[in-house]
Amino acid sequence: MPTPDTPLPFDPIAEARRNWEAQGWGAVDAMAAATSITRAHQILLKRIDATLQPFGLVFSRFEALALLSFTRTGAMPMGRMGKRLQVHPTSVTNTVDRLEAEGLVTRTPHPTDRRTTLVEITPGGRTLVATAAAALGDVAFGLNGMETPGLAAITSSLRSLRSAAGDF
Amino acid sequence: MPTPDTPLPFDPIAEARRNWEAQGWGAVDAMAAATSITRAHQILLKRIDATLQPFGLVFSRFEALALLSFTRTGAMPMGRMGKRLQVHPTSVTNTVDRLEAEGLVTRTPHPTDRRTTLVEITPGGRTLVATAAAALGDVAFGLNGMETPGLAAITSSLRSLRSAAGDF
DNA sequence: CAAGGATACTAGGGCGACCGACTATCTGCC
DNA sequence: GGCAGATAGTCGGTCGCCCTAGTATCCTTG
Repeated sequence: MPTPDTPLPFDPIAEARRNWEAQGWGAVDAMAAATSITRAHQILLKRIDATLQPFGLVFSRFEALALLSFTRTGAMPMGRMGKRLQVHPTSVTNTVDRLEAEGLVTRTPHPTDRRTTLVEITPGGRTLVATAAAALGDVAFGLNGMETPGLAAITSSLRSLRSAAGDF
Repeated sequence: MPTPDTPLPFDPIAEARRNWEAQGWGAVDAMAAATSITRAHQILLKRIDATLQPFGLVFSRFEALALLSFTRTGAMPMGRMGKRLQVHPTSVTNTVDRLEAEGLVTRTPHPTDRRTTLVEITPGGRTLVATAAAALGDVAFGLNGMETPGLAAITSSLRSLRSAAGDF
C-alpha cells in the first residue's frame, strides 16, 4: 500500500511543533494551524473524490454542477462561476470543458454580451448532481464520525481567515 | 486581474449552506466544514508559496527540507520522509528530485539496506531552510492577523479529523 | 537454502490549479 | 465617432499530487 495505513505512533504536527520550537523558529502556532489545514484538506479531498468517482466526478466538477443547479435558470456566465467558486478563470474553462464533454452542461452564447459564455446545466447534469449530493451526504463529505459541534467549530474557526483574505 | 480581489458581497459558504438546505440535501454542517477547509487551504497555499518563491521553494519542498534539518544526522530514508510528511512515495521522489537538482539535498545509498535511499540535507540546504523559515514566520504562514487563540482553535478543531483518519 | 511475500524506490500517465499571454468584445471619455 | 482601458474567455506551459506498474532488494518460512 502506497501511503501508510498504519498510524504513526505520534501526532506528526505536535512533533513538528516541538522541533520548530527547539530550532527557535517563530510562529509556531501559525505553523501548526497551517499544517493542520493542509493535512485536513488532503484527507477530505481524497475521501470526497473517492465517493464521487463512481459518478465520474471530482469535487471541483461537483461544486460547479451544484452551483448551476442552485440558479433559477440553470445557467450562469463562466466568470461568475469562477468568482463564486473562488477559482482561477482557467480552472473554470477546464472544469466546464470536462462537464460539457460528459453532457452535463452546455455552453451557449450570452444574448447581449458576445464576450461572455453561459454555462447551462442539462437535465442529465441535474439528475447526476442530485445523486452525487446524496452520496456525499451519506459520508458527510468525508467528515463522517464528527458531530455537529465539531463541524461548526471548524467552519467557525476558519471564517475569520476567509474573511481576512477578502472572500466576503 | 485573474482571480477577483474585490470581495463578494456575501459569504459564499453561508450562501451555499442556504442553497443546500433549500434543496433538501443533507449533511449541511459537514458541507460547510469541508468547503471551509478547501478554501482555507487554497488561501494559505497561495500565500505560503508566494513567500517561498524568492527562495525557489514551494511548501512541500520546504517541509521536506525542514524535516531533514530536524534530524540528528541530517539524513533520512525516502520512505520515512513520505510517512512523516504524509504524502505518496512518488511525491517524495519528485520532491527530492527537485531539491537535489538545486543542490539542497543529496541522495546516498543506505549503508546496509540496498533498497533504501538516504536523503541528506546539504549545508546550502540548511542555510536556505533557515532563511525561508524566518520568512514564513514573518508572515505567520499566511495567517498574519490571526491571534494565538484563533490559531489554536483551528489546530484543535482539526485534530480529531486527522486522528480519525488514522494519522496517529 | 530456496521460494513467496513484503518493502523501497522509480517511471509513466493523469488530473486539478495556477500563471502569463493572447484574442475578442464592451465601455467610458474626449 | 474613436480610441484607451477594462472585461470575458481560452491556450500553452508549469507544478504538485496521486495511481498503476515495474524492478530491485530484503526477510520469513518451510
